[in-house]
Amino acid sequence: MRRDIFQAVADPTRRAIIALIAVQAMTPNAIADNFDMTRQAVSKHLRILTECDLLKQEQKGREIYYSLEIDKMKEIDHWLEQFRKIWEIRFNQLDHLLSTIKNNKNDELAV
Amino acid sequence: MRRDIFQAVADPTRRAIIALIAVQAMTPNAIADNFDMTRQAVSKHLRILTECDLLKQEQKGREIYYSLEIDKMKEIDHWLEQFRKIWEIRFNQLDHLLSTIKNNKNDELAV
DNA sequence: TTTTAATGCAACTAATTGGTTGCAAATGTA
DNA sequence: TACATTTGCAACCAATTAGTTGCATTAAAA
Repeated sequence: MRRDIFQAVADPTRRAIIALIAVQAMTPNAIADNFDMTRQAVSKHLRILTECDLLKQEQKGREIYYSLEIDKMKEIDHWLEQFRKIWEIRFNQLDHLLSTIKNNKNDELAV
Repeated sequence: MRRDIFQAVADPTRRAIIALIAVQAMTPNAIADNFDMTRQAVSKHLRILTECDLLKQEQKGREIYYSLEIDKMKEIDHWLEQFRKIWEIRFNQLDHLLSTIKNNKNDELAV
């Protein structure tokens, strides 16, 4: 089964879980309280997130606290890096275009 | 059917298409040449990417050029923003911890 | 010790996904 | 006009996904 961070983050419930956990570690029951589905369904999402190292577990008696492995999120950020470069190039091109228009307002725009 | 940018980006073939298109606009046939699957399968991916506004089309005779809507990629970047704040907090905490250790090397660490 | 609570795991199911083949439409070319 | 090329769309299919119910295990509490 495919199990990478992009597939993990594709599901809206899992994104909500990530956002929830980011604030503080929580138990499966506490997490499930926030969703309109069974505890087992939420637990499956937790398993998927754990399997791709986005979540880590900490056993406390019979409770398990799940918390976010924030560093793993940086993988998405890293993937975006290549596009960030393109943003900048396009922005600079636009910037250059705008200043060209400004500097030549009297002749170029009059054409 | 669910069709958001996260689901679009979850598929590795679609991520490859995005990276390919980011450099220059291409036709479906040219894109399909880069993959070990039928043209129609690639076209389906193009449709999904187009439906969530990641790609735009430009008809040139009987050819269609697909190019990347780079701005749409910023939606992922925007979602990451909330976690970037957490990175910084954690980094600053670590930074503070390290300087505490450094400044109190002689007493605190001796305990 | 018995009972209750928290959790994970397995089996099942309906919907979705990602691929296929086949075909029709539209444009360019001989 | 006749033919080849580029493309999109529909029907089909196998695998995966996201949910369900039921049950076993373990730890805390009565």
